Amino acid sequence: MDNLSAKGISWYYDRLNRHCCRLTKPRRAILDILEDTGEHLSAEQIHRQVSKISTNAGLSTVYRNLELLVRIGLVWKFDAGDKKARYEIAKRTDENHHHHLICKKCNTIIDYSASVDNEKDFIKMREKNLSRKYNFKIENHCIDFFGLCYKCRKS
Amino acid sequence: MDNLSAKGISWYYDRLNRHCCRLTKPRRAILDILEDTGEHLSAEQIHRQVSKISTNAGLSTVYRNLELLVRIGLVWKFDAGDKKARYEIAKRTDENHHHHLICKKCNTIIDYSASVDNEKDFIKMREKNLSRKYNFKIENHCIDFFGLCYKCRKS
DNA sequence: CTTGTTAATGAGAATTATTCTCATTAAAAA
DNA sequence: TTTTTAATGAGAATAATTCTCATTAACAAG
Ligand SMILES: [Mn+2]
Ligand SMILES: [Mn+2]
Ligand SMILES: [Zn+2]
Ligand SMILES: [Zn+2]
Repeated sequence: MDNLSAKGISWYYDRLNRHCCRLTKPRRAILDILEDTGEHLSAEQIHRQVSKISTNAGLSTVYRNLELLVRIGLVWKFDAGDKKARYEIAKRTDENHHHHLICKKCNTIIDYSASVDNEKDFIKMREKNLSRKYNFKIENHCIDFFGLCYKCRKS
Repeated sequence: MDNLSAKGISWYYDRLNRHCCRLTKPRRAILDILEDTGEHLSAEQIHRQVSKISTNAGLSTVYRNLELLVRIGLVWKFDAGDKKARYEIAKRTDENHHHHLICKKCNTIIDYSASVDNEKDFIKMREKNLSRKYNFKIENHCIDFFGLCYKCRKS
């Protein structure tokens, strides 16, 4: 098993390659971390993790790469209400496409699948209609529900 | 026409009062500005405007009040991708409830009504189901579509 | 209308997430 | 292996937001 076939790295590699970007050590570390954890990490959390598995990468490098990875579609960036950006791996298929329930109190983020209740279909239809009505090219969307998770409801 | 009945100030006043907050000059100026403009303003834009109509209010006061007004539900805060928060007036009725199309290039924000395509009903149903499934108390949501406005599609 | 209480203000310092700079390093094409 | 140049990392710079604290003004009570 060569280096590149592990962990779907070749997939990353192809995508990076297509954008004329090199598969560098910190870049790969970031992708590995986001792939492994299912979490929604901040840049700083990612930086801390990277420093463990790779020789220490600069925080600026982490930011620079996250920006790149978001741009080429390997990573998804979003905002959970507190003021630091969160990042999570973007999966190949849109099987994994999902939205979020975000607890205002403890900042827990729950992924929920958009395949239930025909949410996916509804959104697609909505995008088509909005697109036409406003002559607006929709590229992606952000659907979050804010409130209190079950733990925080009590306290 | 007394001072308080103008511009629905009494509505603000009641809400503030219920939360034991005073209707101060800068507080009122912020509400007036957000009411008048239909726009989605940043704290700094609001601060600039306030300084025109009221005697100059401190930027910190603007931030402090925006936070309060969001908390008690008179103002709606959201994030348009660039990294400064945007604020808009929250209307009484949920007639005015709406979502956004946000241009990634020029940051134009288009309000669209959620009453078309039964979006409102769909969301309500979705909230109910998610709420039950995850034992999560949903308080509000944020639905944004990102892409390119018609002006930016060309260039 | 005064007065007293205390929430609110405003100037600026402090904090914090993110971006920028630039000399150095290392992917990967040749 | 050599060469080219994208990428790195340390730290400085920036920018949005929050904090501090002495001063002011909203408004309830008299
Ligand atoms: Mn997620
Ligand atoms: Mn709006
Ligand atoms: Zn919670
Ligand atoms: Zn645009």
